Amino acid sequence: MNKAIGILEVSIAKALSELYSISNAPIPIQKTRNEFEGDYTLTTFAYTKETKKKPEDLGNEIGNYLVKNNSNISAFNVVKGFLNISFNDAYWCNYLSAVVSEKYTGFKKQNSSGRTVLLEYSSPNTNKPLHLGHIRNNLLGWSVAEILKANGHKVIKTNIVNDRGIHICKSMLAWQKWGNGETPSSSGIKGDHLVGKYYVEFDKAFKKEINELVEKGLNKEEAEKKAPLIIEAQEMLQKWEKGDTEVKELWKTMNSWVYAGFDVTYKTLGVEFDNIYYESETYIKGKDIVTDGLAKGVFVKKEDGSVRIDLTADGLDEKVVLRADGTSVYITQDLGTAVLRFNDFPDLSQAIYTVGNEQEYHFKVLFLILDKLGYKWAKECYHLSYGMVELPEGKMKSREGTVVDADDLLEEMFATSKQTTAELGKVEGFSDAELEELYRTIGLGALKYFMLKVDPKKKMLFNPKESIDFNGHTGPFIQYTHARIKSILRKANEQNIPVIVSKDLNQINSLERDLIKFIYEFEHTVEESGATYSPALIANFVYELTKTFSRYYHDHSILKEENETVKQFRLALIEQCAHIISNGMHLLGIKVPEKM
RNA sequence: GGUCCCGUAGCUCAGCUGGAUAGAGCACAAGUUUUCUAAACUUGCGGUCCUUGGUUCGAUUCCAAGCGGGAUCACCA
Repeated sequence: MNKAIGILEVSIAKALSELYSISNAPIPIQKTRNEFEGDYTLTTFAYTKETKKKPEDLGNEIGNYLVKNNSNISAFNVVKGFLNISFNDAYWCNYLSAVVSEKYTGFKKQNSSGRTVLLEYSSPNTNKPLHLGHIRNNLLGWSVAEILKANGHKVIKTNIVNDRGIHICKSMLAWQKWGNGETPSSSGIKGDHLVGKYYVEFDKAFKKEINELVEKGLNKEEAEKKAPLIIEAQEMLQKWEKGDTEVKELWKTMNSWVYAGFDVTYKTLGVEFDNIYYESETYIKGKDIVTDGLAKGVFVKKEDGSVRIDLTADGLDEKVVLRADGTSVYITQDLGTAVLRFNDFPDLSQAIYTVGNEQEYHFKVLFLILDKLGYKWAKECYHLSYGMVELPEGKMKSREGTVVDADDLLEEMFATSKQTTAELGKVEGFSDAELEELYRTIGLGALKYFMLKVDPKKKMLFNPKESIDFNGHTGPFIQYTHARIKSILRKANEQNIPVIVSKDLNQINSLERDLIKFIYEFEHTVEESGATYSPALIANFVYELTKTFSRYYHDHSILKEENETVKQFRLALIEQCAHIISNGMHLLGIKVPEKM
């Protein structure tokens, strides 16, 4: 809740009541647009009917009332039906003065909301390395988790590793057939990439078989079911579910390669998990639930042996929850995982699934089935759905090799940041280790900001031919601005200049006023981004603040200001700006350097 | 075909529960540095907010239809 708006609402309500005997009318307040004088604007059109007055007259009358009756309000102006209201400088200075020593302005106290939220993100398959789509998922999940924490919730970051299923068997089978015992250490290939290589090889051979069958006269659908390779993979899956030692051993070995690879990528990306679930463990629970559901009559067993649920009455379709051969499908595992989680964390207020929007139907079905099974918490499950990352030629297809590999992209970002930094030549006095860290910070800053500034719900475009920018509306620009502020603060500290807002200060300029308002509004943006699960709101807010600061920096000197009171105030102001930038970027998982 | 999402400047994106002359960045053109870091700042160029209706004092925003693009409706995950 924005306090200034609250104050205004109360005063305006009184004005309406005293001047026109209007009560309970809506009070539409918005921020005053930049080109007009004022902080907040009331639109007065809505009151013309009841009062039979012109909007301009209403504006003037209400404005006069406010200035007379509210000591925080110093001025107003009226443009047509818009009453632009200004709070006085003292109001804004008092605000800054109140938060001057705070480091986490706008954040709620840790765990103060009493809510515990489990947030799942990443959710990789162990048959291929991570790509750009996973990067969006990881960054989004991490960021939303941090935003929810800043809103006072307790957050459990979790990962569900899809480590079993037919797709894993494909990689395993291909390796068995054509691998010649190749391992990450023998080949020097990162484990997840090595396994991914065999997944691609399976697919190539599989497609070849399909084509051969089609030439022999089968239609494509039949061919896809009858190709020897897929039948072999299915047999392997059955063996796996029966606990065949040889298959399990191979599975364990190959998965361990993948995990070692993922760990490297996660570490580079800077994401972590509080706990990790494996579907190889949760699918059994899923099968139990299907058995229970059968007994309860929620599910039905068909003649062919498959278990299904009819959701047509809910506008959905019939859904298989267990295959005819008794093996589990995707949703079986998800049922098991969900129940396990709420068993493991009985005080969960909410479970959030960070998964792409192509699975919206799946989650609709999943949550509905959980509800029908009688789990009260089913309505607390939320699908944090985000748009796909697309290339200029369309969707990325891992089987067609058109994916942007996560590791490659990260390396590219680091190389670019190194090159750019070298060209600008401002890193005198940095040690090699500091330089290395700076390159990573800036490269990651560019990538993360690029991905998080876009509304998560929308699909986003990535053009590999155009490298991610380091100028303009970008992470590095924000990082750079932070470094500039820190540089001034270091110098002020060396000169022992106090950082305080004096009561003697009687005037601030309009950019200073704007900056204080940014600090003031950060809290609201944190709440809003938490309520809408949108890091983009934070990203765009921080950019606007940074841009305003840059103009201020350009137009007004801080350390050369002659008036000591003003200088100290300015230091206090920019220190808070640095905090907001730093904290805002933290919510995006982006570090900000002290120097760059 | 059913359901859902999207359509804003040449490109990538903002635009909060309906409000003023629709904003940024990139690209393009021009300018700013003996002054706290030029990864910056300033100016210019650039728009049928997909189309047509409707609701409203007021619609990029809400509703309907149409056009265009995408996702999904698997015993894949």
